[in-house]
Amino acid sequence: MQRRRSTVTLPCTRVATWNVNSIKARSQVVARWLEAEGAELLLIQETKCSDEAFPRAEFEKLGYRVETVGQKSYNGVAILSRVPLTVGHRGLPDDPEDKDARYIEAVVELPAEGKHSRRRALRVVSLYLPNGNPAGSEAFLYKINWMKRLIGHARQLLQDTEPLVLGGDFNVAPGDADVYDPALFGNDALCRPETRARFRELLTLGFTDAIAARHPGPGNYTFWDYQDRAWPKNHGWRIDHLLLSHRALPLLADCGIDRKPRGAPKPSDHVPVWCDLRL
DNA sequence: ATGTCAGCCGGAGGCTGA
Repeated sequence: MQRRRSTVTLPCTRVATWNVNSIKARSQVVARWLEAEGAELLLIQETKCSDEAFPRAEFEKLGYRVETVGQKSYNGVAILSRVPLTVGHRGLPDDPEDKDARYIEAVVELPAEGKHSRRRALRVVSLYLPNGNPAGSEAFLYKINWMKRLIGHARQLLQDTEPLVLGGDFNVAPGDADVYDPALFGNDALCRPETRARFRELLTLGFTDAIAARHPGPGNYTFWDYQDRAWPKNHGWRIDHLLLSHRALPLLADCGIDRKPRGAPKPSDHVPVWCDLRL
């Protein structure tokens, strides 16, 4: 569906990102959310299943194309799209030895509107950045190295002419306002200075954190642990992000975080983050 | 830290990752 703002004639395309914590356990929840909200593009993380096992038919019958980079049990990313898409890299391109399913990118081509319409292409990335806990471990080194690799590849992608959206579970709380108790989690891999410095380095290449730019302030959480009654206590984290390239930022009409699914039956521990692009 | 959840193997429930 194409949305039109009441005061502007340009149509909007909705792009959302959601860590679903197992697509097999969550397919009904995700399908109902798509029916209700009608995003053109959904960037999914933690599918936790192989490509063969992805419940693609449930989404194809809603009109979505389904592209996946999966593995058994862990990780796994996907892109659902109501418009045709061409998949680019599956996995960050610099290290074929890295078997973690954490990265997929694609270019979508929206149908032209009217005979003089400009080309309406958009590049999107669905990424699941390593958690990296505990700080100082091998897992933490892997996380920091993965961020360096992402920065290197993002620099290349910015050479292209298409507007670009990097979406996903970054496992990065960019600032103290993005954690319910920053003092308690100062040494957490999601908050460590090395982690935040790499995230800022990524932004410095030419990206804008959509939620931070449009809705600044504390409490814009996207994740609440299943444990310790985190949701009713609002003990949340803002770690799921939509980063807009300098060519995508001027297209931004609005963005937000949909907390409703966290309070609904069979929730993921993360909620969708969305943006509307005038595209 | 933990009032949890999901996948694994294997055929219950303990282990892992988050």
